[in-house]
Amino acid sequence: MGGATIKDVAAAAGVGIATVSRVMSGSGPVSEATRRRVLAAAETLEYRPSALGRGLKTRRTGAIGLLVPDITDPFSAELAAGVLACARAQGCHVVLDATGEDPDVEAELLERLAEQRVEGVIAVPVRRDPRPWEALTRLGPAVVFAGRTVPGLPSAPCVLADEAGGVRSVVEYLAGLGHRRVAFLGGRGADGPAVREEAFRATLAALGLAVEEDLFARARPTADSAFAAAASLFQRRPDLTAVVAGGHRLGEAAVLAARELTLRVPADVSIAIVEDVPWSELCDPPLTAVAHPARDLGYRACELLLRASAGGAARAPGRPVVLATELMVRASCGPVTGSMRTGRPR
Amino acid sequence: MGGATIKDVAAAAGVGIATVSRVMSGSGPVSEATRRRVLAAAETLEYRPSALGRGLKTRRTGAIGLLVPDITDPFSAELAAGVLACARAQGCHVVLDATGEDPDVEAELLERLAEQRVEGVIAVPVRRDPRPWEALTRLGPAVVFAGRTVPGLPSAPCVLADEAGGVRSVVEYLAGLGHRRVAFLGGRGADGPAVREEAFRATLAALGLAVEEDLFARARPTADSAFAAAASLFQRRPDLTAVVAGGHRLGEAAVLAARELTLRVPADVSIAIVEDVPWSELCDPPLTAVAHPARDLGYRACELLLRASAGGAARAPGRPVVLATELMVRASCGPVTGSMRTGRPR
DNA sequence: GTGAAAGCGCTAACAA
DNA sequence: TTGTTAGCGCTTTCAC
Repeated sequence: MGGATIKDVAAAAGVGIATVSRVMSGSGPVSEATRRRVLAAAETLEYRPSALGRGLKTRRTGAIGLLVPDITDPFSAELAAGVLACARAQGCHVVLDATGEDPDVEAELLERLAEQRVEGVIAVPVRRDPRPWEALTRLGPAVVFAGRTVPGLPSAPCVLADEAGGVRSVVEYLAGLGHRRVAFLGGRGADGPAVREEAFRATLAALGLAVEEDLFARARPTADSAFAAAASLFQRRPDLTAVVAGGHRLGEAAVLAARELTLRVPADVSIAIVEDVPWSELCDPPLTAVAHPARDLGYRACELLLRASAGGAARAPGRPVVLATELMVRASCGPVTGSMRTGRPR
Repeated sequence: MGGATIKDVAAAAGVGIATVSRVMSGSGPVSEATRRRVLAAAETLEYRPSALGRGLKTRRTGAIGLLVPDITDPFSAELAAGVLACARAQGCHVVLDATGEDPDVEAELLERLAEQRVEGVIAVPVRRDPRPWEALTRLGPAVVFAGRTVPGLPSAPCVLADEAGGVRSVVEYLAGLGHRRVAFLGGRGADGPAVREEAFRATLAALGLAVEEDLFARARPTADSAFAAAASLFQRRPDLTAVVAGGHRLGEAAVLAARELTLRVPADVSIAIVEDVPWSELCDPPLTAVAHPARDLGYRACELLLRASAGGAARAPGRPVVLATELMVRASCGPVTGSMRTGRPR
C-alpha cells in the first residue's frame, strides 16, 4: 500500500537488492532470466524506484527550479513552456515558482530550491543584488538567467532577447512611416537599466531625431497607473504621432487610453508595443508589436543549464546567448498624414 | 563547496548531529547557548538541510505535482497561479508539467511524479480511463482534479467551475436579447461529456427554443479548424443571430471569421464566449464572456489536496467543490433587430 | 552474473 | 538538555 521498496521486490524475486537496482536502472550485467523475474515482481508490486533514495545516493535529483515573475503573464508562461519541453526531453522535472517581482520572495524561493537540491535554476531575476545568486551557485546549483540579467554578474550564463534590436526595429519602422514625435511609455521603479527605454533613446539619436523628455512617460506596474500615464501623455502632447509601449501591459493601457480619448488608431496616433501577445491579432486594430522568442529563451536556457550542471561548473563563462526579436507589422501603425492631430488639443 | 552536511555543522559547533537537527527544525529542547552556536556554525558553513535526506526519513516531501494541458493557456496559467499561492503558503513546492492533452504523456508524467514521491497531484485530467489515477492513489499520492473530472471516478475529490450555470447564464442573456437562432461552436474529439454543449442544449430546451442540429459546429483543437468551423457555420446559417463559443480559442475563431466575412458584431451577429480571457476588453468589440474562477479553482484544489494528504486518505469522499462562473457582459452581444441578416446569404 | 555491505543526509527513538 | 543509534530507499564497490 504505502509503496513497495527495492527490498520487497528483491524478496519477491528471490534476488539481492543490488540485482533489482541493476535491472531497474538498466546498468550492469544481468541474466535474461533473473531480469524477467525482477521485472515481473516489480510489476505486481507496483514498484516505483524512489527518487529520494536515488538522489541521496547519486547526488543528482534531475530537478530544475524555474523562477518567473508571474506565470500568468504570457511571456513567463511561454518561457515556462520552453523550459518544460527541454526538461522533459532530458528527463528532468521542473519546480515552478513565481516571484511576483518581489526581491524578498525571490530570495526565499532560492533558499527553498537550494534545500530541494535542484541541479540548477532558471530565473527571470528580480533582485539587482548579485549575492544571493553567488551564494546559490556556491551551494551547488547552476544558475541561468533568462530574459534579464543581474547587473553585478556580467559573466553569469544567460539567455536574452535582443531588446535593443527589437526597439530599434520599431522605431525605425515608425520613422520610416514619417513619424517625428514618437513617445515612449515605460515602467517606473528602480528597475535598473531599463534596456528598452535606453534603446529607444539611442535609436532616436541614431536617426537624428530629437529626444524630448516630455515624450517619455513612466508608469508603476499597475493597470491604473499605466492607463493614467498613457492618458496624460496623450493629453500633454497632442502633437505626438506615435507611441512605443515598453511592455504589453503598457501597450494595452495605451490602446484603452486612446479609445477613451476617442483618438483613432492609427489615424490619429500610431501605437506599437514591445512584447507581443497572443491576442494582438484580435485587437482593433491589430497591434503592431515586437515579438520576443520567449519559448526559445526558455528552451535554450534549459539547455544551457543542463550542459553547465553536467560539465561541472567547468563551463567557460561565455557571452550571453542573444535571440532575435521580430517586428510583427500589423495595423496599429500608419503613415503620418497632414490631417493628423497637430498642436491643438482635440 | 559541495554543500555542508549536518555532520559538518555538528562538528563545527561541537555538538551531536541530533542537536543540529533539533535546532534547524525548531523542535525539541535546546539550550539557548548551543542553539546560538549551532546557528552560527550553520551560517558560516552556509548549511542548507537537504530535503532529500529529510524526505527519505520523514516520508514527506512537500512536493505537489501539477498537470495542466498547456501552461501557455490563460486558464492553465491562472489555475497554476492559484496552486502556487496556496502551496507556498503551506510551505510546499510545485512540480509543474504540461500534458498537451495527450493521454500517454499524462500517464508518463504520472509515473515520474510517483517516483518523485509527490504528496499529491492536482490535475486537469486528459485521460478518461480511471485506472492510472487509481494506481497513483494506491501508491500514495492524493489526487485532486481541477476544472474537469474523470468519468470513471465520480467520488474523486475535485474542484469544478459551474459550467452548466455559466452556459445557462449566457444563453438566457442572449434569449433575453431576443435571439432565437443561437448557434454553438464546440470542440470535437472523444472529449467526453462535452459539458458545455450539453448545458447549451439543456438551456435551449428549458427556454422552449428549438434545438437545431444545424446550429452546432465542431472543430478540432487547432486554430485553422476552429476558424473553418466558425466560417462555415456563418455561411451555412446566414439566419443565425448569435453564437456561443464553447472555449476561448473557438471564440477568437468566431471573431476572426466574422471579421473575414465582414459581419458586424453585434449588429449582424452576437458572439459570446465561454472562458473569459484577459484581453476581452481589448477586442473590438469587447467580448461578452463567461468567466471561470481559474485561480480560485487552483487555490481550492491545493487546499483540498493538502487536507487530504494530511488527514490520511480518511477524507470523506465528498461532493465536488463547484465554484460559480460569472457572466461578463460586454459589447459583443446586442439585441435582435429587424435589420439583422435574415435568410439571405450576404 | 550476483549478493553483501557501506553509506548518501537526515530524523526519531532511546539513553544518558 | 544532549549524544548515540538505527534506519528511510537507493547505488555502488568489492567479493564470490
